[in-house]
Amino acid sequence: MRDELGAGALDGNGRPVGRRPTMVDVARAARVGLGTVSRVVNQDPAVRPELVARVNEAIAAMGYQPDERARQLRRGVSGTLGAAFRAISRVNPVLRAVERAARHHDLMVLATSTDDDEDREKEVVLAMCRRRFDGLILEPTAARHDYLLPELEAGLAVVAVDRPIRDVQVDTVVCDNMGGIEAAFGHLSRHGHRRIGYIGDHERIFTGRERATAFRRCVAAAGGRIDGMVHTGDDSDVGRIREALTTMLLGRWPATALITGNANVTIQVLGCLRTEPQLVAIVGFDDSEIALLLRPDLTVVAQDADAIGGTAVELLRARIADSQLPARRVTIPVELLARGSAESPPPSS
Amino acid sequence: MRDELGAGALDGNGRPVGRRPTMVDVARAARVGLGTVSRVVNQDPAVRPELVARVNEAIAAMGYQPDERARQLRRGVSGTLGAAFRAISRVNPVLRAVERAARHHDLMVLATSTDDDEDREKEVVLAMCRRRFDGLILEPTAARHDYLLPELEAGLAVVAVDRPIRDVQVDTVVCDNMGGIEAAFGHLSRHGHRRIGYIGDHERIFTGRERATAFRRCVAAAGGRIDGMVHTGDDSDVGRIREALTTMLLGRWPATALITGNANVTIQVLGCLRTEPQLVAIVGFDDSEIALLLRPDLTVVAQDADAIGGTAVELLRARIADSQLPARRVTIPVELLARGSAESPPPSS
DNA sequence: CTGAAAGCGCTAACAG
DNA sequence: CTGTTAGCGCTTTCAG
Repeated sequence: MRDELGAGALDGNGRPVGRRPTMVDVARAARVGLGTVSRVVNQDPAVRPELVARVNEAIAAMGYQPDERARQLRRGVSGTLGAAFRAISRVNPVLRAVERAARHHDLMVLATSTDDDEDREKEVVLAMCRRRFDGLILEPTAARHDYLLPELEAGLAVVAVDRPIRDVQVDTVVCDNMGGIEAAFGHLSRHGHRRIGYIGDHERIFTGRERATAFRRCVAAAGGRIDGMVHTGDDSDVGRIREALTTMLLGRWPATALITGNANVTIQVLGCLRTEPQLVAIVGFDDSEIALLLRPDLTVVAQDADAIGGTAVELLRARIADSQLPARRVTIPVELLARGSAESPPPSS
Repeated sequence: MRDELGAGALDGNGRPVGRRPTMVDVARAARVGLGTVSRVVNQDPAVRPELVARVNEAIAAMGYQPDERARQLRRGVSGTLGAAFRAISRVNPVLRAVERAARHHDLMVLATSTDDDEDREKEVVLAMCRRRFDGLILEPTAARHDYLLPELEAGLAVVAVDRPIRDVQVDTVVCDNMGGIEAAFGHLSRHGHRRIGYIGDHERIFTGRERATAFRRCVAAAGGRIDGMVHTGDDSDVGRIREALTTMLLGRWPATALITGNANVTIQVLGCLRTEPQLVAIVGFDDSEIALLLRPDLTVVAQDADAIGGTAVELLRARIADSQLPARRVTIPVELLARGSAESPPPSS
């Protein structure tokens, strides 16, 4: 009888029915020892070519795929990075860059959304920890990250992107928010604007706060030469943005130029303004497809997503290699792309 | 000496230094057996409350997180779904819906991009198989999917979304491409258009082919009453789209209305047309944020992404529960949203 | 109700 | 060069 060794029912290829083939099944089918199969799977050159062929044939015939969990359990590393972002499945060039960079190093990136929710962030991050991912790329939402402490101590590599983590020391890569606002402000100023409005995201969010603060600083630095007005809040609340626009453009204080604090705000603003596209000069923070859809094209402060994502992966790799490294913080420069929406002088000048 | 049992160096909380705490460490710290810790972790009610408390204290003190890989290895299921889409980190309401639906069932979704590349698709799908995910949501790219066969036989649940898989029987959920084109065509026809152009994606891609075919069928069904012109190809090749537009709008055959075959094409077309926005009536396939940015608002054929994603997860759950189920194919209806860009009669009528 | 022990599928160290 | 064996960290019998 065939299954005298307790292998159970086998089909024509020696493949067990009703259960996934294991390395033992492959070994039996190829008439070699378990260790030999393992060596073949792991490309160990010290196996006789003839046996390599026999094993590979058996593997192909059975459609064997090694169980990565068991392998990881034994080897200690997972070769997997987790990406926990506010929202995957929205335009996210940083995540895109992370995937590409990781691929060059044969690291698998598995991504999930935090929905900008503290509890969910903790949930998904810990789920990734329980799966023993080697490193995490995190766009942090939560205010508190002490739940990461034991994981970091156990050797987990973490890099925060876009926003820093305040209460725990981890590697960080952010874009130059201040520099971007300064560039936008200077650009508008050089084109003759003296009343500039800023509409941005919530100031409880890091980037929203940074950019609003930078804007106020610019106004202050202009020493009365330029007037500024700031409006921050939910970047998907159209009503609030429409209101802000009305105040800034139609009130007693008509701004001649506008800086929009992120891609969402920009979209909302352009949506509100679409009946009067030329009413005001605009610089948008963040580049996007829609920037080239309007007339004139939108002048933007563009982040270098490739650099952000690439740096994040590099920081992670360095830390996986040596968990004792001091935490680094990298700021990626932004670039102002003048395209037409902010290069005309104000009407009255 | 403390480490007479070979536990190695321990810190104040009984936490091992330089290595992650295991269940054995927790058991030792809580002065209970290994099995008891496991039962507590798995909420087994048959543990004395006093011990439960002691174990949970130890767990909290050490920051213990169970190793999900070992647990899965033993239990046989992973509670994890894989999502392999053309491009996560682009707007992808289906993936968004998948994440939400899965969350309601305590399933973790881990996502990755295939970049619309056959080899990469196979690579990431098999990587997920080796991690023994319970099910896969796949937006298929590859023409051949026979590499899935052994996995399906081994009990892997797979659902194809957006495009079907041709050579392997799996559950499928697609939107009503034909119905959408018919709706758009009928809409334009009812508004008096007699020369309608269609610009779409490559016809080697399923949706591109379906929609182009449906358009041709509509033209044929109109029995000479309506003229149609079709142009398909790379949906991110601006040059090609500009050329198609020129031919259709400025040639000897000036179309009065246009159907754009997907969101990308729509964006490109609108970009080309932004100097002459009102030149032609437009219905776009796929809704998006930019639809509300132009003047007038864009009339679209909208997919029901929530239904698509939700159905995908349900099909997967059903199949995970019973791998013998016959393969099902679900078509989700689309909806035409008339917003203004396609409701004016042609100039000459 | 609790502890001990077997084993999930694999790798690596060890004999041969 | 190859086969055997001891775990990786956990769940789940099975005795007590």
